[in-house]
Amino acid sequence: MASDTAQRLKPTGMLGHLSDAQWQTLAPLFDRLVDYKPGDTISERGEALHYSLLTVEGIVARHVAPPGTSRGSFVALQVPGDFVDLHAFPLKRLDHSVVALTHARVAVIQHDSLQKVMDKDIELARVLWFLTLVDASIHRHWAMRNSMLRAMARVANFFSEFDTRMSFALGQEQELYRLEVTQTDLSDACGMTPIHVNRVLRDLREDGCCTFRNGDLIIHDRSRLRRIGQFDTAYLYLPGDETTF
Amino acid sequence: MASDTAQRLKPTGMLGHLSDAQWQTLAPLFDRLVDYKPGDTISERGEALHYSLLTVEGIVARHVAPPGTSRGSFVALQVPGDFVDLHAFPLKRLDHSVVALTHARVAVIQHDSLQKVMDKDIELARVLWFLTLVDASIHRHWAMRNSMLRAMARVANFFSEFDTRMSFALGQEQELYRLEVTQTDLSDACGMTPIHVNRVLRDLREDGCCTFRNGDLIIHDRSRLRRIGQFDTAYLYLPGDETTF
DNA sequence: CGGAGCGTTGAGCAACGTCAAAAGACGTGG
DNA sequence: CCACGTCTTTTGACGTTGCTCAACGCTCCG
Repeated sequence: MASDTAQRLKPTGMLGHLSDAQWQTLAPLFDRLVDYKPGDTISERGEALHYSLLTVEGIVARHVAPPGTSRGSFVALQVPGDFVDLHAFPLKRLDHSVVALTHARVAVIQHDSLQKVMDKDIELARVLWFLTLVDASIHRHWAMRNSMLRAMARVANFFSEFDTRMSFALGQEQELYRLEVTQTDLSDACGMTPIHVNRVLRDLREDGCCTFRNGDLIIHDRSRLRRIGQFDTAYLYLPGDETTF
Repeated sequence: MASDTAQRLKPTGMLGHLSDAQWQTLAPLFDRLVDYKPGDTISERGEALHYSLLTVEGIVARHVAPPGTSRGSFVALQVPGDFVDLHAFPLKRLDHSVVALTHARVAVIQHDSLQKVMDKDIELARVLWFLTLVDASIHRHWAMRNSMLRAMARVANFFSEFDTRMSFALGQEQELYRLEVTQTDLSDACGMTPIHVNRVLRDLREDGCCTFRNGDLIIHDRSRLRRIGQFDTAYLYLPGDETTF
């Protein structure tokens, strides 16, 4: 099964930070693929994990809840080519839960496989470390976004990030993305109420820059969307984008 | 100078995640101490860095600004015993600036020193990786805080984090902390206007849980402060606190 | 003495949250 | 097939939070 899995994996998106040789080293170590349905919990806050996951298809989210409350806040999205839970390799226990937002397929790699390959290939270890720190950079951006931007800019910025990361993962910009989440999910990501998200979506639609409906995100005017969201890609550390700072 | 520097360094705070042996390995590699004044920029967004820093005294902050704007948002605080810019080791260029919020002393370690020691000591490398991921966990918490909590809870949560991390770095809980920042700095950390911060500070004072004045944070009622801020320490991954999840 | 930066307070307003209601989408069981 | 419940979206009315603008006092420092 391992070789079969390896053959089906493509080094898309952020995996572009690995050299071909590094990918050839890493890919065979994934020992299976697992599918999840929208809403499935992939790993629960506090669980001890002995494996990490690579997003192959679909969208996976990290979710943090304050102690008492039932509802929490999405703090990151992972698109195809992103590791999720690679944090779990050094941390062992995660402070957040991981859920599938859409139908999602992930590849599983055991921590002892990772351990072995990283002992031998220090450069690969460093790239993996790098990838977890890009996540940290994105977290910083989310903190900034939800602190500094008003509702409309917030949602526009969120959509711009999604557009940029997904188009990169898919190899080209799309006019339409499947983003099978509810408006309530969006509200948990952007730190606002579902009702207000609904109104902001209407405003964005009437502004003619994008439409979100039935889990479809349609980009009508990308540059306008980015301008409204004050969006800049530098913090994403996209492969081949070394000049952005 | 190196050995002199090493002798003056103590493995306080989060450095408790290193074993004694690991600290003995790492400490001699810091080649100098540098002092900063409040407001000094320690490293600028986009600079290529060939060294990383360890906070020895004072408080250092990470700052993110959206593309067009002049004012930005603080996205993290580092207290004594925290690495700052260790992210720069894998990332090379940082998406954010680092500034001294107070008088601060940092120890400098060259990336090639780090590289060499990590090549030899894979366990140490992993602890350093771990420490950067604790930063990521804290970023997630900041994103959650500024998304889910109302103004008073936000500030209370912020103060609770500061109290917890500083008391850990200092070895015991204090009644008074020096936090030589302006209300405007607080507003940049909590995603609100300085005016509103001012009012919230008054409310917290009148509530009898804490006083912030002239850069002094006085904790009157720690448990009340934490309750108002819905604060829980798990996300900080404090050494010796493995049971929290 | 004058200016600059910070803290404090008030008045008014815009943004956003809360509550409530209703309609559409969807699956389930009868 | 229909009836029903549940979830989501949408809209309206209303209340509150938090922002804007403005003024003034304070302290520090030249």
